[in-house]
Amino acid sequence: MKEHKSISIADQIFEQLEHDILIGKYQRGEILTELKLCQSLGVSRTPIREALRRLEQEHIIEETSRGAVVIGISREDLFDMYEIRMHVEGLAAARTAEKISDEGLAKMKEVLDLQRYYVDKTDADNSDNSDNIKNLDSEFHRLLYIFSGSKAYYDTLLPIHKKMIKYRKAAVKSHSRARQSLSEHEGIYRALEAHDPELAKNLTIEHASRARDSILEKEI
Amino acid sequence: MKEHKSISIADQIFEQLEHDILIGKYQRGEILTELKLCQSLGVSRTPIREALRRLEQEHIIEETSRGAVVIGISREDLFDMYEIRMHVEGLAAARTAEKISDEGLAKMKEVLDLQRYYVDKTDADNSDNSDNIKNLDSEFHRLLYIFSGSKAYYDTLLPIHKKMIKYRKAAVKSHSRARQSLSEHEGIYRALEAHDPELAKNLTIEHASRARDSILEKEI
DNA sequence: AATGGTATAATTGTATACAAAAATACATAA
DNA sequence: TTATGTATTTTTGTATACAATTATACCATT
Repeated sequence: MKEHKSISIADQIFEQLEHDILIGKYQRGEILTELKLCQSLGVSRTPIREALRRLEQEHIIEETSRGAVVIGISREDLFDMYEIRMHVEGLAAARTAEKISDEGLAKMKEVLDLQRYYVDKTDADNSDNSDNIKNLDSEFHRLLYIFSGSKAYYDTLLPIHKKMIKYRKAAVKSHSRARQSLSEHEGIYRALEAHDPELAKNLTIEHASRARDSILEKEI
Repeated sequence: MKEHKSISIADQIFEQLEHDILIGKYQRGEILTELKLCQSLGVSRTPIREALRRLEQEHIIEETSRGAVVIGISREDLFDMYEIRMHVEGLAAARTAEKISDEGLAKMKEVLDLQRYYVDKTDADNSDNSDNIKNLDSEFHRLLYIFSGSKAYYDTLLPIHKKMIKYRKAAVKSHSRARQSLSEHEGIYRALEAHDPELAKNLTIEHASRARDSILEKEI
């Protein structure tokens, strides 16, 4: 049975605003005032403010005397984040290959199987499963970071990965990239399963590099 | 004349709590309740809560039903953070060497001159300037990140550097390390001044590596 | 002694009231 | 027309009241 910790309004608002900013629903320069958010979201200022403080801490908004200005993630940010990922994620994957437990492997496999399911489904009936695929992609990477057993790697890589969502979403719309991304994930998984740090590292770096190329050639 | 944006109570509380947690005044596992913080700091819950939400976002506290549990930074975290820094900070330094302006160089020089002043002072009269030296060290690195012109590098490196404060403080207590650290900074500065990315990168990596060794051999 | 239940206390979550600061609009004078 | 001063509005900052949840203490029962 799964523990069900009730999620506070403040947390929900945070998640929603973070998501909406990172996918570009609120555009760079747009001003969010507490009052407007209260009205549009139907809650009091307290949870709104707490969410805004967290978003500010993540540097995706910035407080001014006229309200919170949306910063968001630029193409240049994206480029730099990939550069960082290409150097750090490989190290994390190597750690994970050393440390991951059978339970951890099982969880990752489950995610991969689902991802495989949706990719094959798109191949078969040409349906759009890109949102599911993107979420499973996120989950795969989150687990990769978690099972490194290192808070520092997790805290460094997860925010970067999260901030790329808009661009990853666009990349996965191209089904050929979605298919290739999955097969790269499967390769990384096999390296983790074999507890081969060097291989996991190299495949992960390659994966990041290809993801970058596929995203940067898009216009977005 | 310096612009003086009045700092809110919430911000002050955040800075203070963050500092106190990171230097270990509040120890791992300790529970901070809003009411106690209100009483000891003499303010209402609102600014306390906003500070706590930000600390939670940084993963240095964790909310539970009994209050906010202090997480802090362990020796293992420190090790991993150095590993990450050694791979990322060099890239940032190379960027900075490419991009830094004369004004930027002047600011960094000013910090270095002050650091030199305090180090020489300690040499001369054996006074304890370690706190000043540590702060100037922080400022040097902050400027290095800023002048990379990259939000991604700044957002990745600054939190890591900040979280090391307790350990860096201890390292700088050893005056021989303080002196060496300064001379390494001066070397990096010259590479920036010469706009030599490769050299800046290599010296920065070396600097991080030596800082790590000097910290890891301490007991703390 | 261990278990379970109930009342109490402690703690956070949310809404709201009020204060302060800043931005805006507007009228007036040069 | 431009500048300036003032009133108004907008917006955030802080404190507090109240609700809901969770933890604790204590007693009763076995």
